[in-house]
Amino acid sequence: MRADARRNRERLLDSAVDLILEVGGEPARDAIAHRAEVGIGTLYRHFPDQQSLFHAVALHVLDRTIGAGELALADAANGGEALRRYMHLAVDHGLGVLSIIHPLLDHPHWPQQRARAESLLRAIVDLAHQDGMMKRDATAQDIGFVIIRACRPLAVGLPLADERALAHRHIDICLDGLTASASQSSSA
Amino acid sequence: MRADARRNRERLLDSAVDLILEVGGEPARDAIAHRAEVGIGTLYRHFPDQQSLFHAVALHVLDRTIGAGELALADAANGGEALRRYMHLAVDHGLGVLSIIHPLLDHPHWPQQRARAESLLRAIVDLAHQDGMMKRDATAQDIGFVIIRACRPLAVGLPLADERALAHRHIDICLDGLTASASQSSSA
DNA sequence: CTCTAAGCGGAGGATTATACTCCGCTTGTG
DNA sequence: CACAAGCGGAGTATAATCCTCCGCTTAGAG
Repeated sequence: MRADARRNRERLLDSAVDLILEVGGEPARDAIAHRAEVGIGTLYRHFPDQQSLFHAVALHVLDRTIGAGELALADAANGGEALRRYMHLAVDHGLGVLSIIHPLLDHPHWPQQRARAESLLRAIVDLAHQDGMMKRDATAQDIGFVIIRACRPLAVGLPLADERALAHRHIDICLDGLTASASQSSSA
Repeated sequence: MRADARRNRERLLDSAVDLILEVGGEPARDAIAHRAEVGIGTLYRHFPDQQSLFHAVALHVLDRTIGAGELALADAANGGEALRRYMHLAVDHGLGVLSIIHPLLDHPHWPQQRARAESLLRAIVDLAHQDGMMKRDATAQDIGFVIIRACRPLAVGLPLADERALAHRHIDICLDGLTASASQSSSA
C-alpha cells in the first residue's frame, strides 16, 4: 500500500469518528471526505460501502480504547483511579461512536473484540469495588451508559472544544456520584 | 376553535416533543403527523411553517417546566429536595427539546419566558446552596447542562421507557455527584 | 531520470428523503 | 339540517445524499 493511500485512510477514519460524535448520528459520506480533505472518490475506493467504513471505524476506536484501558489498569494506583482514567480516555478516543454504528456491524471478529472490551471494563469495575471506591449498586453497565451519554453532543451549538470539556466535567460529576463515599441516592 | 381541532393541535405538540427527544434532532414533519395520527394537511393547517410549530413546542414545554419548578420550589422541604424534584420534572416534561430547537426561535415573548425559567432555576440552586446541599463550585449552568444531557437519546436502540428510566438514573447519579457531602472532585 | 501502476479528485446522473399544496370528503355545532 | 370549519393524504416540487466513472497526478521501483 502506497504511503499516501495509508495516510488518507487514517484521515478518513479520524474524520469519520469526529463527525459521528459531532452530529450524533451517521454523517453524510461527502462530509466525511470533505473533513478529511480528500475527494469522495478516495473515500469510496478505501471503503466501498457503509459496512466496510463503519466496521473500520469501530475497530479503530475499540482498539484504541482497549489499549488505553489496559494501560490505565496496569498503571493506576487503585481501582478508583483506574476507572477514572479509563472513562476519560474512552471519551477522548471516541468510544461513543459505537453506540451509533453498532447496529450496522456484523463482521466476524467484532464480537470477540467487543467481549474483550467488556471484560476489561468489568475488571476495572471489580477492582474499584474491591478497593471500596464505588457504591455497591453501581455496575459496569452503569459505567458504560455514562460513557455513552458523555459522548453524545449537547446540540447546543457549542464549539467542539467546549463540548469535549463539558463531557469530561460530566464524567467527573458522575464519578463523584458513583463513588462509595457519596451519601444519599434517593429517587424522586 | 372547534373541539377536534384543539385536540389535534395538542396531539401534534406532544408528538413533536416526543419525536424531537427520540431522534435528538429535528424530525421529519410527516413523522410528527403520523405519530399524532393525523394527516399531514392537518399539521400544516395548524403550523404553516417550521417556525410556528417549533415556537409552539418551545412554549408548551417551557410553560410546563416553569409550572413544575414553581411547585417544586413551593412544596419541597429544602433546597436539595426542590432541586431534585425540578430536575426530574424537567426531564419528564421534555425540557431537552429546547436545546435542539432554540436556534430556530425568534418569537417576541420568547426571551421573556426564557428569562423567567432561568431565574427560577437560579432561585432553586441558590436555595440548595443555602441549605448546604450542593458543592460550592456547582452552578445553575451545571444543572442546566446536566438536564440537557439527560434528555438526549442514547442512540442505543432502547425502548422509550428504558431510555427515560436511564435518564432519571443519571439525574440521580449527577445529583449525588453535585451534592455537598460527596468528597473528592478530582480531574484526570 | 523515466515509466507506470496505484492513487487521486470531483463532476454529474441516479436515488431517496423531505417539504408542502390542493381539493374532495367528513364532522362538529348553531 | 345546513354549512363552515376541519380533515386526510395523493402527488408534485425540492433538496439531500449516494455512488460511478474517467482523465489527471504522483509515489516509488528500476
